Amino acid sequence: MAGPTRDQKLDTLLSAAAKVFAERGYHETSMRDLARASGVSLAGVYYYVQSKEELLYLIQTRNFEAVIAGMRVALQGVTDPIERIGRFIDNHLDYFAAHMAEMKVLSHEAGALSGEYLQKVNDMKREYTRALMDVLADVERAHGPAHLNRRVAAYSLFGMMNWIYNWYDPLGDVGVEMLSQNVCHLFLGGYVGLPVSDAALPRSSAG
Amino acid sequence: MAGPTRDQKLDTLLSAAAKVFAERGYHETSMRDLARASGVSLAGVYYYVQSKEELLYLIQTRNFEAVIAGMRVALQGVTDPIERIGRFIDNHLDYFAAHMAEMKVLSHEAGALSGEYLQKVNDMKREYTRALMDVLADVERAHGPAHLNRRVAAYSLFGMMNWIYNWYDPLGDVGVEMLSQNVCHLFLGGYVGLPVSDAALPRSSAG
DNA sequence: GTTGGAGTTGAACGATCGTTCGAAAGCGCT
DNA sequence: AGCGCTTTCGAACGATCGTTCAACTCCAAC
Repeated sequence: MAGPTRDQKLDTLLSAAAKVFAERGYHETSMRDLARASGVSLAGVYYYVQSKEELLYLIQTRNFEAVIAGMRVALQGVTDPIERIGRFIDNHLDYFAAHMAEMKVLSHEAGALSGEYLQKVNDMKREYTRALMDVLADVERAHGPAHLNRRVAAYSLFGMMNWIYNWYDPLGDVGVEMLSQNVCHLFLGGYVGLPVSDAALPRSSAG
Repeated sequence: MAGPTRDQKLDTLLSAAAKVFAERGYHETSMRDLARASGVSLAGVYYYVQSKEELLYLIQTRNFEAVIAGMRVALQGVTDPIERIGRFIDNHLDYFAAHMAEMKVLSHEAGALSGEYLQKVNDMKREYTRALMDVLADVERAHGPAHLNRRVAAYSLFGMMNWIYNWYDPLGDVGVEMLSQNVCHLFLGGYVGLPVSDAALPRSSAG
């Protein structure tokens, strides 16, 4: 019957903050808005967090870590490069659709951090980008060199996937599976230059 | 030997504002920052503009209007649906690369407007999106129904194109022509499902 | 040389911002 | 009841925000 622990209260705070940041934007949102939305007093927020910027930092890193960890698991043991890409896309979009507010904050408020906070998030970004570029290199090894610049292809894919906070409604008539399938088709069809059979797409084995 | 006209000074102001907004973000930028960057006093800014929000609005609409106008010209008289898409992409990326600051402000500060300002920009967005969707419908009429949701395809393309302010350097080793070619290949290869010959791409006739 | 409008400014307005701090409240323990 | 530690809060801090305004300069028109 114990009340919520300190970490649980911090999670609640971060979740409420992500929602408000996603709706109103980081800089438009005042700590007073945030206190109101999370049900604690203005000063109470500072018991759990050192600053407004740390709040944003925690939202970004915690969710980015989850995306990267999920990606590692999703790629583990998968050798076919095409399916590796499918899994990469699938993991990214699944997490995105399930945590729209947090991922919008991660995608859209990238420039709001500074100093050490910014550096750490940028490190994760570099790591994640590198992972995708490596998979793309695998694809080229297996299917011959693409007629596309690898960097442009990688960032185009990130663009497709990270832009969805601008238009996608997880509760609308386009389900997450369909979204992921479509992005896979779109990217793979364009990158490897040949139609991709449905059987090669990850959804068939991802339950 | 006449000095700059009122409109020219407004243009200079808007240009300076776009640069600062792109670098620091709209809400992080104070009117004092802006005055400093544009070389007039704080109060002087208000002689040309009614409010900070109008400043943002003017940047967004003027450039969006230019993109849409350019698109109309680029598509005029072109009947082949594949080439129409190529022209659409080409026009978008050309303008984007040539006006990175302004287009970053347009893409990234979409939610910073409100009221009538927001409504007018959203109207333009709807119009532009509709134009792309129409071209996609043309493609499907000519090449058979795509195995992709048209809305997902359209927004994925916008994602690819509008995301470039996060990574693309027009002065880097990837030229605008290469960028445009790559995005064309990536999208068309994935959308119509067959490799696109270079001859069908717009660059060959766009000088 | 005077008028009048366009352009520009320094100084100030009230509002709101992120953050701090001392005090009070809750609570397990003796 | 009384202690010590965590948690919460009202009130206030200085700073900065967008905006306003009266006053000033400049220059063409008369």
